[in-house]
Amino acid sequence: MAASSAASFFQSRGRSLSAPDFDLKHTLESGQVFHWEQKGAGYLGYIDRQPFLVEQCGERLLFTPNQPETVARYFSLDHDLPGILSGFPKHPSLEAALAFAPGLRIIRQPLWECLATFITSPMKQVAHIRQISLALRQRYGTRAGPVFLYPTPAALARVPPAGLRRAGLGFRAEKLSATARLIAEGKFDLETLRTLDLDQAEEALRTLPGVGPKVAHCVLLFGLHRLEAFPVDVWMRRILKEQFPRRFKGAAEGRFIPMARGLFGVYGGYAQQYLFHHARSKKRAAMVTETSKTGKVTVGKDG
DNA sequence: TTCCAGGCTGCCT
DNA sequence: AGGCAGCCTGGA
Repeated sequence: MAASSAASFFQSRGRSLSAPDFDLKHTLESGQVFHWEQKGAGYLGYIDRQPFLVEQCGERLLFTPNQPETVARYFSLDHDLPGILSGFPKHPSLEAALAFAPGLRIIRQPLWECLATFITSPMKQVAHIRQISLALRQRYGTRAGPVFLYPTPAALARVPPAGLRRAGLGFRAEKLSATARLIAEGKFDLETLRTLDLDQAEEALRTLPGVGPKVAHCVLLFGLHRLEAFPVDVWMRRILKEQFPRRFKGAAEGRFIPMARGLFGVYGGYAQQYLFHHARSKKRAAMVTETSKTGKVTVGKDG
Protein backbone atom coordinates (compact mmCIF):
# COMPACT_ATOMS: atom_id res chain seq x y z
CA MET A 1 0.00 0.00 0.00
CA ALA A 2 1.32 3.43 -0.92
CA ALA A 3 1.99 5.69 2.04
CA SER A 4 -0.27 8.40 0.63
CA SER A 5 -3.30 6.14 0.59
CA ALA A 6 -2.80 4.83 4.12
CA ALA A 7 -5.07 7.40 5.75
CA SER A 8 -8.01 6.57 3.51
CA PHE A 9 -7.34 2.87 4.01
CA PHE A 10 -7.58 3.29 7.75
CA GLN A 11 -10.71 5.41 7.45
CA SER A 12 -12.50 2.84 5.36
CA ARG A 13 -11.43 -0.33 7.14
CA GLY A 14 -9.94 0.65 10.45
CA ARG A 15 -10.35 3.26 13.11
CA SER A 16 -8.40 5.78 15.05
CA LEU A 17 -7.83 6.82 18.65
CA SER A 18 -6.85 10.06 20.25
CA ALA A 19 -3.28 9.46 21.46
CA PRO A 20 -1.76 12.55 23.07
CA ASP A 21 1.69 12.18 24.61
CA PHE A 22 2.35 9.20 22.40
CA ASP A 23 5.03 8.63 19.76
CA LEU A 24 4.69 5.43 17.78
CA LYS A 25 8.13 5.58 16.16
CA HIS A 26 10.07 6.16 19.37
CA THR A 27 7.98 3.50 21.10
CA LEU A 28 8.54 0.80 18.47
CA GLU A 29 12.20 1.66 17.76
CA SER A 30 13.48 1.95 21.32
CA GLY A 31 14.55 -1.67 21.53
CA GLN A 32 11.73 -3.04 23.66
CA VAL A 33 9.98 -5.06 20.93
CA PHE A 34 11.43 -6.63 17.81
CA HIS A 35 8.76 -7.76 15.35
CA TRP A 36 7.21 -4.54 13.99
CA GLU A 37 8.22 -3.67 10.42
CA GLN A 38 7.96 -0.27 8.82
CA LYS A 39 5.30 -0.26 6.13
CA GLY A 40 4.83 2.98 4.26
CA ALA A 41 4.15 5.66 6.86
CA GLY A 42 3.14 3.07 9.47
CA TYR A 43 4.10 -0.28 10.94
CA LEU A 44 2.96 -3.84 10.30
CA GLY A 45 3.02 -6.31 13.17
CA TYR A 46 0.72 -8.23 15.44
CA ILE A 47 -1.06 -7.85 18.76
CA ASP A 48 -2.57 -10.82 20.58
CA ARG A 49 -1.49 -13.08 17.69
CA GLN A 50 -3.52 -11.03 15.23
CA PRO A 51 -2.00 -8.89 12.47
CA PHE A 52 -2.28 -5.14 12.88
CA LEU A 53 -1.36 -2.12 10.82
CA VAL A 54 -0.75 1.03 12.86
CA GLU A 55 0.17 4.54 11.87
CA GLN A 56 0.44 7.84 13.67
CA CYS A 57 -1.10 11.02 12.31
CA GLY A 58 -0.38 13.88 14.66
CA GLU A 59 -2.13 13.13 17.92
CA ARG A 60 -4.19 10.34 16.40
CA LEU A 61 -3.27 6.70 16.21
CA LEU A 62 -4.73 4.95 13.17
CA PHE A 63 -5.09 1.19 13.10
CA THR A 64 -6.71 -1.74 11.44
CA PRO A 65 -8.52 -3.95 12.29
CA ASN A 66 -11.03 -1.96 14.30
CA GLN A 67 -10.12 -2.96 17.85
CA PRO A 68 -9.43 0.25 19.74
CA GLU A 69 -9.34 -1.35 23.21
CA THR A 70 -6.72 -3.86 22.10
CA VAL A 71 -4.56 -1.16 20.54
CA ALA A 72 -4.91 1.26 23.45
CA ARG A 73 -3.95 -1.40 25.95
CA TYR A 74 -0.99 -2.70 23.91
CA PHE A 75 0.50 0.78 23.52
CA SER A 76 -0.24 1.69 27.17
CA LEU A 77 -2.28 4.73 26.26
CA ASP A 78 -3.75 4.49 29.77
CA HIS A 79 -0.42 5.51 31.35
CA ASP A 80 -0.38 9.03 32.77
CA LEU A 81 2.87 9.74 30.97
CA PRO A 82 3.25 13.43 31.94
CA GLY A 83 2.59 12.45 35.54
CA ILE A 84 5.15 9.64 35.44
CA LEU A 85 7.86 11.74 33.81
CA SER A 86 7.35 14.79 36.03
CA GLY A 87 8.04 12.63 39.07
CA PHE A 88 11.64 11.92 38.12
CA PRO A 89 14.56 13.68 39.81
CA LYS A 90 15.56 16.85 37.97
CA HIS A 91 18.82 16.01 36.24
CA PRO A 92 20.13 17.50 32.98
CA SER A 93 20.88 14.20 31.24
CA LEU A 94 17.51 12.70 32.16
CA GLU A 95 15.67 15.84 31.10
CA ALA A 96 17.54 15.77 27.79
CA ALA A 97 16.51 12.14 27.31
CA LEU A 98 12.86 12.95 28.10
CA ALA A 99 12.89 15.89 25.67
CA PHE A 100 14.49 13.75 22.96
CA ALA A 101 11.68 11.20 22.70
CA PRO A 102 8.45 12.67 24.11
CA GLY A 103 5.67 10.11 23.86
CA LEU A 104 7.87 7.03 24.19
CA ARG A 105 5.80 4.49 26.11
CA ILE A 106 6.52 1.07 27.57
CA ILE A 107 4.13 -1.29 25.85
CA ARG A 108 2.36 -4.42 27.05
CA GLN A 109 3.84 -7.31 25.09
CA PRO A 110 3.21 -11.00 25.50
CA LEU A 111 5.29 -12.65 28.17
CA TRP A 112 6.68 -15.65 26.30
CA GLU A 113 7.80 -13.74 23.20
CA CYS A 114 9.39 -11.11 25.41
CA LEU A 115 11.29 -13.71 27.44
CA ALA A 116 12.40 -15.62 24.35
CA THR A 117 13.58 -12.60 22.38
CA PHE A 118 15.60 -11.27 25.31
CA ILE A 119 17.21 -14.70 25.79
CA THR A 120 18.45 -14.25 22.20
CA SER A 121 19.72 -10.72 22.92
CA PRO A 122 23.04 -11.05 24.81
CA MET A 123 25.97 -9.52 22.89
CA LYS A 124 23.69 -8.69 20.00
CA GLN A 125 22.71 -5.38 18.47
CA VAL A 126 19.04 -4.55 18.03
CA ALA A 127 19.20 -5.12 14.27
CA HIS A 128 20.40 -8.66 14.81
CA ILE A 129 17.88 -9.43 17.54
CA ARG A 130 15.25 -8.44 14.99
CA GLN A 131 16.84 -10.76 12.41
CA ILE A 132 16.77 -13.66 14.86
CA SER A 133 13.13 -12.97 15.75
CA LEU A 134 12.22 -12.97 12.05
CA ALA A 135 14.16 -16.14 11.33
CA LEU A 136 12.50 -18.01 14.22
CA ARG A 137 9.05 -16.75 13.24
CA GLN A 138 9.50 -17.74 9.59
CA ARG A 139 10.94 -21.17 10.36
CA TYR A 140 8.98 -22.26 13.41
CA GLY A 141 6.11 -19.80 13.87
CA THR A 142 2.68 -19.85 12.31
CA ARG A 143 1.47 -17.51 9.64
CA ALA A 144 -1.36 -15.06 10.26
CA GLY A 145 -2.16 -13.16 7.10
CA PRO A 146 0.80 -10.95 6.20
CA VAL A 147 2.87 -11.72 9.32
CA PHE A 148 4.63 -14.63 10.98
CA LEU A 149 3.80 -15.07 14.66
CA TYR A 150 6.42 -15.94 17.25
CA PRO A 151 6.71 -19.72 17.78
CA THR A 152 5.17 -21.14 20.94
CA PRO A 153 7.33 -22.78 23.65
CA ALA A 154 6.16 -26.18 22.40
CA ALA A 155 7.14 -25.38 18.83
CA LEU A 156 10.64 -24.26 19.87
CA ALA A 157 10.98 -27.19 22.28
CA ARG A 158 10.65 -29.54 19.30
CA VAL A 159 13.57 -27.92 17.47
CA PRO A 160 17.00 -29.44 18.14
CA PRO A 161 19.46 -26.80 19.41
CA ALA A 162 21.50 -27.34 16.23
CA GLY A 163 18.53 -26.08 14.25
CA LEU A 164 18.34 -22.97 16.36
CA ARG A 165 22.05 -22.41 15.82
CA ARG A 166 21.45 -22.41 12.11
CA ALA A 167 18.88 -19.66 12.66
CA GLY A 168 21.78 -17.51 13.86
CA LEU A 169 21.42 -17.90 17.62
CA GLY A 170 24.96 -19.08 18.31
CA PHE A 171 25.56 -19.93 21.96
CA ARG A 172 22.05 -18.67 22.78
CA ALA A 173 20.51 -21.69 21.02
CA GLU A 174 20.94 -24.11 23.93
CA LYS A 175 19.55 -21.51 26.37
CA LEU A 176 16.42 -20.81 24.38
CA SER A 177 15.88 -24.49 23.67
CA ALA A 178 16.23 -25.46 27.33
CA THR A 179 13.93 -22.67 28.52
CA ALA A 180 11.33 -23.54 25.87
CA ARG A 181 11.39 -27.18 27.02
CA LEU A 182 10.95 -26.25 30.69
CA ILE A 183 7.90 -24.20 29.83
CA ALA A 184 6.45 -26.62 27.27
CA GLU A 185 6.80 -29.51 29.74
CA GLY A 186 5.05 -27.55 32.46
CA LYS A 187 8.10 -27.47 34.72
CA PHE A 188 8.06 -23.68 34.75
CA ASP A 189 4.80 -21.73 34.81
CA LEU A 190 5.14 -18.28 33.29
CA GLU A 191 1.73 -17.14 34.53
CA THR A 192 2.73 -17.69 38.15
CA LEU A 193 5.23 -14.86 37.73
CA ARG A 194 2.36 -12.39 37.69
CA THR A 195 1.44 -13.30 41.26
CA LEU A 196 4.92 -12.70 42.67
CA ASP A 197 6.48 -9.49 43.88
CA LEU A 198 9.34 -8.00 41.92
CA ASP A 199 12.22 -9.70 43.72
CA GLN A 200 10.51 -13.09 43.79
CA ALA A 201 9.69 -12.85 40.08
CA GLU A 202 13.29 -11.88 39.27
CA GLU A 203 14.59 -14.81 41.30
CA ALA A 204 12.23 -17.23 39.55
CA LEU A 205 13.13 -15.91 36.09
CA ARG A 206 16.82 -16.29 36.82
CA THR A 207 16.40 -20.03 37.33
CA LEU A 208 15.74 -20.24 33.57
CA PRO A 209 18.70 -20.98 31.27
CA GLY A 210 19.97 -17.83 29.59
CA VAL A 211 18.32 -15.48 32.08
CA GLY A 212 20.60 -13.34 34.21
CA PRO A 213 19.92 -10.00 35.92
CA LYS A 214 19.70 -7.93 32.74
CA VAL A 215 17.38 -10.26 30.80
CA ALA A 216 15.27 -10.82 33.93
CA HIS A 217 14.68 -7.09 34.34
CA CYS A 218 13.82 -6.69 30.66
CA VAL A 219 11.19 -9.41 31.08
CA LEU A 220 9.93 -7.82 34.30
CA LEU A 221 9.62 -4.45 32.58
CA PHE A 222 8.43 -5.30 29.08
CA GLY A 223 6.72 -8.68 29.57
CA LEU A 224 5.29 -8.35 33.06
CA HIS A 225 4.83 -4.59 32.93
CA ARG A 226 6.54 -4.00 36.27
CA LEU A 227 7.41 -0.38 35.70
CA GLU A 228 9.83 -0.26 38.63
CA ALA A 229 12.11 -2.87 36.99
CA PHE A 230 15.44 -1.44 35.84
CA PRO A 231 17.51 -3.37 33.27
CA VAL A 232 21.20 -2.47 33.54
CA ASP A 233 23.34 -3.19 30.49
CA VAL A 234 26.60 -1.74 29.19
CA TRP A 235 24.80 1.41 28.08
CA MET A 236 23.17 1.97 31.44
CA ARG A 237 26.38 1.24 33.33
CA ARG A 238 28.14 3.87 31.23
CA ILE A 239 25.33 6.42 31.61
CA LEU A 240 24.96 5.93 35.34
CA LYS A 241 28.70 6.24 35.94
CA GLU A 242 29.10 9.27 33.69
CA GLN A 243 25.94 11.16 34.57
CA PHE A 244 25.51 10.22 38.23
CA PRO A 245 29.16 9.81 39.29
CA ARG A 246 28.60 10.72 42.93
CA ARG A 247 26.40 7.66 43.41
CA PHE A 248 27.65 5.20 40.82
CA LYS A 249 31.34 5.82 40.23
CA GLY A 250 33.24 3.29 42.27
CA ALA A 251 30.09 1.46 43.34
CA ALA A 252 29.99 -2.30 42.86
CA GLU A 253 28.19 -3.04 39.59
CA GLY A 254 26.12 -5.69 41.29
CA ARG A 255 24.54 -2.87 43.30
CA PHE A 256 23.53 -0.79 40.28
CA ILE A 257 20.00 -2.18 39.93
CA PRO A 258 18.87 -1.55 43.54
CA MET A 259 20.69 1.80 43.54
CA ALA A 260 18.96 2.89 40.35
CA ARG A 261 15.61 1.77 41.71
CA GLY A 262 16.27 3.91 44.77
CA LEU A 263 17.19 6.89 42.61
CA PHE A 264 14.37 6.73 40.05
CA GLY A 265 11.54 5.19 42.07
CA VAL A 266 8.50 3.12 41.14
CA TYR A 267 8.61 4.21 37.48
CA GLY A 268 12.34 3.63 37.15
CA GLY A 269 11.80 1.46 34.08
CA TYR A 270 10.56 4.50 32.20
CA ALA A 271 13.66 6.49 33.19
CA GLN A 272 15.84 3.62 32.02
CA GLN A 273 14.08 3.38 28.65
CA TYR A 274 14.38 7.13 27.97
CA LEU A 275 18.06 7.21 28.98
CA PHE A 276 18.83 4.13 26.93
CA HIS A 277 16.97 5.24 23.81
CA HIS A 278 18.57 8.69 23.96
CA ALA A 279 22.12 7.38 24.37
CA ARG A 280 21.70 4.80 21.61
CA SER A 281 20.19 7.33 19.19
CA LYS A 282 22.97 9.84 19.92
CA LYS A 283 25.55 7.19 19.09
CA ARG A 284 23.79 6.35 15.85
CA ALA A 285 23.72 10.03 14.91
CA ALA A 286 27.43 10.25 15.67
CA MET A 287 28.09 7.25 13.43
CA VAL A 288 26.20 8.91 10.56
CA THR A 289 28.38 12.01 10.98
CA GLU A 290 31.46 9.83 11.08
CA THR A 291 30.60 7.95 7.89
CA SER A 292 29.76 11.17 6.03
CA LYS A 293 33.23 12.44 6.92
CA THR A 294 34.94 9.34 5.63
CA GLY A 295 32.85 9.41 2.48
CA LYS A 296 31.11 6.11 3.11
CA VAL A 297 27.40 6.11 2.49
CA THR A 298 26.39 3.09 4.50
CA VAL A 299 24.07 4.05 7.34
CA GLY A 300 22.92 1.19 9.52
CA LYS A 301 19.17 0.76 9.42
CA ASP A 302 19.09 -0.04 13.08
CA GLY A 303 22.12 -0.82 15.21
C1' DT B 1 41.48 -8.38 8.77
C1' DT B 2 40.35 -7.66 13.56
C1' DC B 3 37.33 -6.19 16.94
C1' DC B 4 33.28 -5.94 19.49
C1' DA B 5 28.27 -5.79 20.30
C1' DG B 6 21.82 -3.83 24.90
C1' DG B 7 25.17 -11.00 28.96
C1' DC B 8 25.17 -15.54 31.07
C1' DT B 9 27.75 -19.07 33.21
C1' DG B 10 31.05 -21.66 35.65
C1' DC B 11 35.16 -21.37 37.97
C1' DC B 12 38.26 -18.85 40.44
C1' DT B 13 39.77 -16.04 44.64
C1' DA C 1 30.39 -11.79 46.71
C1' DG C 2 33.11 -10.23 43.27
C1' DG C 3 36.38 -10.88 39.14
C1' DC C 4 37.18 -13.17 34.87
C1' DA C 5 37.35 -15.77 30.29
C1' DG C 6 34.73 -18.12 26.96
C1' DC C 7 30.99 -18.35 24.10
C1' DC C 8 28.36 -17.91 18.32
C1' DT C 9 27.60 -14.63 14.78
C1' DG C 10 27.48 -10.67 11.81
C1' DG C 11 28.54 -5.95 10.95
C1' DA C 12 31.86 -2.09 10.97
